[in-house]
Order: sequence, then structure tokens, then C-alpha cells
Amino acid sequence: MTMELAKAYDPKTVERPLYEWWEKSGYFKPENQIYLDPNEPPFIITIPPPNVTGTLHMGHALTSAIEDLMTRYHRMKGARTLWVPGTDHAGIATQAVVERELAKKGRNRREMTREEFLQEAWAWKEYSHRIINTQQRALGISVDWDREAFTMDEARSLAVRTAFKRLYDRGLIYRAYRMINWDPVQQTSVSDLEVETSEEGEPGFLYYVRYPVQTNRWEAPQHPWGSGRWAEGATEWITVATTRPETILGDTAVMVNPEDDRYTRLVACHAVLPALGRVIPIISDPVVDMNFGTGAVKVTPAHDFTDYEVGKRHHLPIIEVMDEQARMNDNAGPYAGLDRYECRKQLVADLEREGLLVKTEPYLVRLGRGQRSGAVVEPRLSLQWFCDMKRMAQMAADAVRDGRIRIIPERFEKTWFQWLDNIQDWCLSRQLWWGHQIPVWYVTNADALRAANPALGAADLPTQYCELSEEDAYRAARRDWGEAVRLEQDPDVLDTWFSSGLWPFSTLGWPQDTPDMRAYYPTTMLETGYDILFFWVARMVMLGLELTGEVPFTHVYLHGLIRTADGKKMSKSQPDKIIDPLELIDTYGTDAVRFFLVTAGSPGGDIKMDAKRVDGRWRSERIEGARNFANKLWNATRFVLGKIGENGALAQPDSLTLPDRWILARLAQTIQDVRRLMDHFEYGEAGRLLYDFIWSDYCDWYLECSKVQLNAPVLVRVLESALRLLHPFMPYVTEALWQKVKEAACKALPLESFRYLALMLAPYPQPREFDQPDPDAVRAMSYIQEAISAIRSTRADYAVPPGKRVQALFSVGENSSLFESMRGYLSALAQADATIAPQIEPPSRAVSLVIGAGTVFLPLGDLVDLEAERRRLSEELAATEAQIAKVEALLASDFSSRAPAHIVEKERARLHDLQARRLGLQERLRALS
RNA sequence: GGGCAGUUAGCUCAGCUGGUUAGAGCAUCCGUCUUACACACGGAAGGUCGGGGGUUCGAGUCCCUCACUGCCCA
Repeated sequence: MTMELAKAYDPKTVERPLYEWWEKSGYFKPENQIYLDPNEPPFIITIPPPNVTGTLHMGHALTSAIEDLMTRYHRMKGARTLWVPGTDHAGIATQAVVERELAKKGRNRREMTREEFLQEAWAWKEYSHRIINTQQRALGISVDWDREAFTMDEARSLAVRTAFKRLYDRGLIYRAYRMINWDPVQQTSVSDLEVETSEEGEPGFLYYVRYPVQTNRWEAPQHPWGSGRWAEGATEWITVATTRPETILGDTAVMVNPEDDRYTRLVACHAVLPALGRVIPIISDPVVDMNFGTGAVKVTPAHDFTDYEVGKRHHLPIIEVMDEQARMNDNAGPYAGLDRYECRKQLVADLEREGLLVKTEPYLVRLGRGQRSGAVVEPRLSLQWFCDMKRMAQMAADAVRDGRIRIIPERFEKTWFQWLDNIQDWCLSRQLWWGHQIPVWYVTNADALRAANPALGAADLPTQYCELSEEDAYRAARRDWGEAVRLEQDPDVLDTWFSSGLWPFSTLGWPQDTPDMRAYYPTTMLETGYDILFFWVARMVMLGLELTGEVPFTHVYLHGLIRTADGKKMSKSQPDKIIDPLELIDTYGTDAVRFFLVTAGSPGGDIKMDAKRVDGRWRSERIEGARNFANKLWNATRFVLGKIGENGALAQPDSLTLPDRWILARLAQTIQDVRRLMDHFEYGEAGRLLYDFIWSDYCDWYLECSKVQLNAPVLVRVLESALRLLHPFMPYVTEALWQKVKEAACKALPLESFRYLALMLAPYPQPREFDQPDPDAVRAMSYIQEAISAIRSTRADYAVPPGKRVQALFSVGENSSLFESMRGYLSALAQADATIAPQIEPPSRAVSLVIGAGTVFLPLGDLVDLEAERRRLSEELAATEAQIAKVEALLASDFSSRAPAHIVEKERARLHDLQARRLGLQERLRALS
């Protein structure tokens, strides 16, 4: 006898032991799959490695739910299936977290050595990694843990150095002095993608400042800055508008549009820069927007991207006025040493005193902020490593264009091309400590060596070596420079996305020629949020094509973002609005959370969490619904188990009953639909379909029918199939229940799938496991359902007490035998004692239910208000006649000739039904009047 | 400025290649502890699918346009 199941499903007692069993048994490993279908191509997927910055959030839970769904589905379909897990060192983000942790203890990275800091960072990594692993296991992901990777472990480090070197040797990586985005808080370069500009701008001011123009009468200030008389005597002025007055100190020109008549006479004159007295030219260039401000703008080549380009075009001097912390440097004259905003304040005050501030007006300033630090980013000139992306971008675009990579949903292709077609070189170097140190070594004693050896001096020897290791670098350098050469490695690290860009192949062992690389590359699926399409997906494709010569994966599935109840992006939201998936799992169970996440929306669509805090806990009505579904399944199984006899005996009638045939047909249809939807990546739709099948068809109807006439083999088979169908969506509860069902029923019912030790290894249901679609059964059953529903509805309308039986006279013509065979069901499900005949003379006081071509009379005696009954029937008749008129008009129109035959046929049949219905209603009304 | 989504019942969202009777969950209302489930059961009410125009025998579904919301890129 099977063990008793608890009255309600309690995920806590089920989940952890199951996961441990799966994992310990090696069921997540591709090598251990038993059921394999030679026609199924392998399914390989690498996890988007979570950052070791802390813990997982709802976005990760969504990722896990979808990827595990895909993985389990393909595994059950018999595809060789590998899902590789891992984590990402997340350079800048993790370093920021570690620095924040240090600050709590009153420590600062700058007082530590690099080694000491790295030790702290590794400790943090271990801590975070452990939490993440626990969370992932709780989520139930079926990854092969033996293949777990970390972007900074040894194998991945080798991959990074190798990739860098190959690109370097191909001339795609170079070092240059360029204007880049600089985060003055983290004091590192950041890439374009890591700068976020607020759409509407941030409140600030537009400052109108006038610069005196040199004339014959006034050439230079006669009084010191700050005296209030600095510009005394000047007669000509040019007024510029700026949101960043502190950069005035770095101006090397004033610029107007050549078409601008207001300034024509001033072009080629010189202005005198406030505060510093520097004489700067007034130039003209068509880039100037005549409608902005005064039409005259200042040019600061050292601190602005467009001004830098202007400066190059016009050969202007480049004067930096800020240091790496965005403090004013010595070039800022009297303002040297001030923070940029402090400088702004003082300079504006001084401009005002000197009468140079024309006006200030409120202005929304579009500021770029560092994604991680939130600091206002400064355009800054510095020496950085760059990667030339042109060719790779072209290859990546082509791969999607010619279908080697498919992006789902398709609409993201447009974004893909748009970005790749406008690709900029990628700034690879970061002034951080946590990350992959750039594998380039510089010769530090070149001058001394040249001095000591004139032969060396004459030769044009390299002073930098890109190699896989320091030994290699020394070996190469010594060949050129001799034994005395001294090398120093570039202190910078690589952008973290450089290592994640290698992920699909570095995890399989690249650059080594490993068995995994041979067996599993290219991978099948890359599943992630659409917000990192450029950051990550595009870079993997580019680097994959460049380094391995193949696309790294053939499919990209992009899911939406998790949003808070007010529609904000959860990852960017207030900490108190961020939901810990483990807390929800604790409340509702993993299956519920996962089912919710997968069925909540449509592919690529965002998911708004309906979660509210109640008594300090997150509550979600929608997850509650999914939890209820798991419980429904649990209890349905309890019912089924109760119908299995002591020795696994399965009671059954001599032949299939109508409900049996119906549920088998519905199951076959559901299997077909679910598989089709899953194969088209419509996971939400597939999940909802299963929900309806299990809850409505199986539980509400078939189980109830089983109480009338039991067919235990069918009851068990349909449940067993439903569990297999649902397993990728709700792995825990389905596995737990399947084990019970198998244990109880396997002796009497030797199902093929029962040969497998675990549900997760069993074959996904095939339509051919069941009889062909049985349209007659479906039609007959829905007729019966309609009759039962109509009777129930009438009972409720007339407030017949639920326990009280009613008489029901079925005047159903040729369907008499059908109803006769269903007498028992009518009795149980409608609480009705049926009298069935082809033609029945209705009693005087009865409610008439016209169903299809038949009529059901409920002689409710005094309960029946004949007047109301007449009214109801008249209304129904009117509605029916209106529909008939519509269909008749339709059939009389071009529709008949132009619409496909089967559609026309459908309408004809419908008209036929409506006419029968009209006849029934008319007869009843006549009888009543 | 360019691009992409969204606008469907009170709320949250489905609705695949156009087929005429638009679905679900929650909430609401009525009734039930019916021997698997009150995390439940039975029943009811509720929308003409943002506005306008067009294509079509037929449009929530395709096209154009407008409005609003959100996102991405510059």
C-alpha cells in the first residue's frame, strides 16, 4: 500500500531531498541519460553566469525557470542535454561591493596592496558564490555541477589571455590615447554601454557667460581676476551658454555657425578667457546649433567628446583642467585643487562679480552616470586598450542575417543590426584590481639597455610583449633585449565582459581541444534578458566567430525584465522593493514561483510583480494561484492513488466509457499542442494550456466522472502523462507525485515510462502514445457537459438546495441513447433524476433548457414563475433569431464563394444548430402561452 | 531626433499563421464543509479589444494615422 499523502502539498518536505537525490544520482549529466532519441539534436546551453556581487534576484529566478524548463524538456525529448553552470567575477561591480564592505570596517583599498585587496575580493567571491549556489539548487536547476566554471578560474583565465593574445597578434587590439568615459569615483574608464543617460535630464542650469573680445581699444585685462574690474574697458563681447561652467577653464576656442549672421563679424577675432586671460580664437563650424543658447558655444577639447573632435579639426590646443578624481588641476589657475562642483560654484560667483554672468536659467541637463557608481562620468583623455570591432561586428550581423543564429523574439533582430552597424571600438582596459590583468608586459629599462649596448639602440625593438604568461614574455623579451631586460605587466584589468564574451566556449575548455569542445560546441541556446543583448550576447557572437570560427550558439532566446508593482525595473529599484526569490519560494514553493514566472507573460515581455508586503513578507496573488495549482495536482493524485487497490489492482469496465474516450482524446490533443508550443518557444502558452487541461478537463470533469464509473487504468495513465507534460514547469511536485503513482501502479499497469527511475529522465509524452483524436467523443461529451452545466445553472437560479435532487426530462431525439448511457453521470453531476426519451411532453410547470437540438425540462413546480419563464425564453429566442439573421446574411454574401470551404461549412452547421434551437424555443413558448 | 514595445473585463495578463460566440487568474456577487482538494466546489455578473481611417467576404489579429505609456539608441 502506498504511503498516505498529506492533505495539502508542502513543498518544504519535498524539494530539498528530491534535488539531492537527482544530483547525487547524476541525473543532470549528459553522460547518464538513458532515454535518447537519435533524431533529436543535442541541446547545449550555458548559464548566464550570475555576478558574484551578492545574491540572486527575481531576474535570475526567471532565467533559471526558463532555462531549466528548456533543459528538462529537451532532456525528456531524448536530446543529449548539457547545461553548464557558473558564475562571473563581474569586475567593476564586485570591486565596488568589496570596497563598500571594506569601508564598513573603516578600511580603504588605497591603503592596501593589490595582493591584500585581491585576497579580500576572493573571500567575498567565495561567500557570494556559496549563497548563489544554494539559491540555484533551491530553484531546482538541472545543471551539470561537475562542469561548473568561474570567469576567473584557471581554465577561464587561460582562455582570456589566449583570446587577448590572438586578437592582439591579429592587430585587432591596440593601445591608444583617446577620449573615454571616466568614472571619477571608481577612477576607471568605463565603456559607452556602461554609461547611463537619463532620458529627461536632471535639473540644472544653463549659464550664459560673456567673454570679452580683443579689439584695438581693449587687448587684455588690466585688473586682476576677482577685483570686479577684470573686464573693465572691454567693448565687444561674445556670450556663450553652457551647463558646465567649470570647463571654461579648459576652453581653447569659441565657436559659432558659419551661417549665423549675428557673429559673422566676430569670426577670426579672439576672445579673452575669463579668469585665466587666455586668448582664444573665435571659429566657425557647421556643427553649432544656432538655436541653442546664444548660438555661440565654448570649445573644451579636453573634456567633451564633440569638442575633442572639433579641436582636432581646428588644431586647437587641448588643455586638461581636471585630474582623475575630477578635481581641478594646476591648469585651472586660481581654482586648482577644488572639486569640479565646488569650482563651478566659485567660478560662477566670480563671473557674476566681474559682470560676465549674463544670466542663468533652469535647464534639464542630460548627464551620463556610471552604471555601477552612479557618479557623473567625465569625458577624459587617457591611454587605454581598445578592440577594433568593425570586422567582428560585421560577422555577427551576418550570422543573424543569414540565419545561422536565430533571435527569439524576432523583433530584437532590428536592435541587433542597429547596434552592430554603428559599432564603436571597445575600450577594454579598466583601472581596477579585480579582474584579468592585461597580458602585456612593458620593458622598463629600455633606455639603460640601449645605452649599455649601442646595437640595441639602433634596432627598432618592441617595448611591449603580449604573451600568455610572464615567463613567455621574458622569453620573448630576452631574445630581443638580452638577459638584462626588465619587464612589468600592465597594471590594468580587462573589462569584465571580455571574459564573459568567451563563456560558451571557455566553459567547454577552449582554447584546449577538449572532448567537451568537440562534442558540445557550438552550443544550442543562449537564454538571457534582452537588456544585455549588446553587453553580452553580441560580444559572445563576435568573439566566438573571431576566435572559434563558428557561431557560439544557434539560438538566442530573450526574456523580459522583472518589474515592481509600479512598473520600475526591479534591479534598479529601491532595495526595499527588491524581492528575494528564496523568500517567495519559502512562502509558496519553488514550483509555484517557477510556474508563475514562466506563465506570467509572453516571450520577451516584461513581468510586473504583483507582490505586496504583508506582515513583513512578500505576497503575490498570482504566485498563490500557481501554488494552488500544485496543490490541486497533489490532491488529484491523492484521489487517484486512493483508487488503486491494495495490490495495485486497477478496476475497469469492460470497455471505455464516453468520459474515458473523451479524456484520452483531450490528452492526445494537449500533448500535441504543448509540444508544438514548446517547440515554438511559447512556454507561457504551453503552461497555461496544461493548467487548463489538468484543472478543468481532468479534475473538474474526469475525476468527477470517475466517481460514477471508475476506469482506473485510464485515470492513472492520463495523470501519469500529465505529470510528464508538466515536469519541466513544476519539477518537484511532479517528480514526487510520479514516484508515488509509479510505486502504486507499476505492477498492474506496465507503462513504458515506468521503466525509468526518475520522471526527469522519462520520455516526454508523444501523441502516438494515445489513440488518435476521437472527435465523436469530444462532441458527445461537450453535449453532455452543456446539459449538466445548464441544469446546474438553473438550479442555482432557482435556488434549489445543493443536496436536493430534481427531476429532469430529456427530450433529446436521436441522442436518447447517448443520454441514456450517461444517466449515471447526469444523476451525480447535476443531482438530477433523468427521464430520457426522443420526445417528451413537457409538464405544465417546468423550466425548459434548449440545448442543441434537444430540450431538458425541469419540473420545479411552484418554484417556476411562468411569466418569468416566458420572458427568459423570449429573450433567448430573440438572441437566437438575431444570430440566425447574422449567419444567414453572412452566407448570402460573398462569404460563401470567397471563404475557404471548411469555414463556410462550419457556418452552415452553426446555422443548422441555431435553427434547431429556434424551433425548440418556439415550441416551448407556444406551449406556455 | 531614430528605433522598439505596450494600450483587451475593476486589477494583472493571454489571445500563435485574420475566420465571425474575445479567454484566464484574482477581485466582486450568490450558493455549498458534495466521501482528492475551502490552496476547494457549483453558479453569476463584467470588456466590442486606446481614437480615427483603410485593406478584406471577414480584423483584437494586417496597413496608415493620431494620442498616451514604457524601453533602447543618438
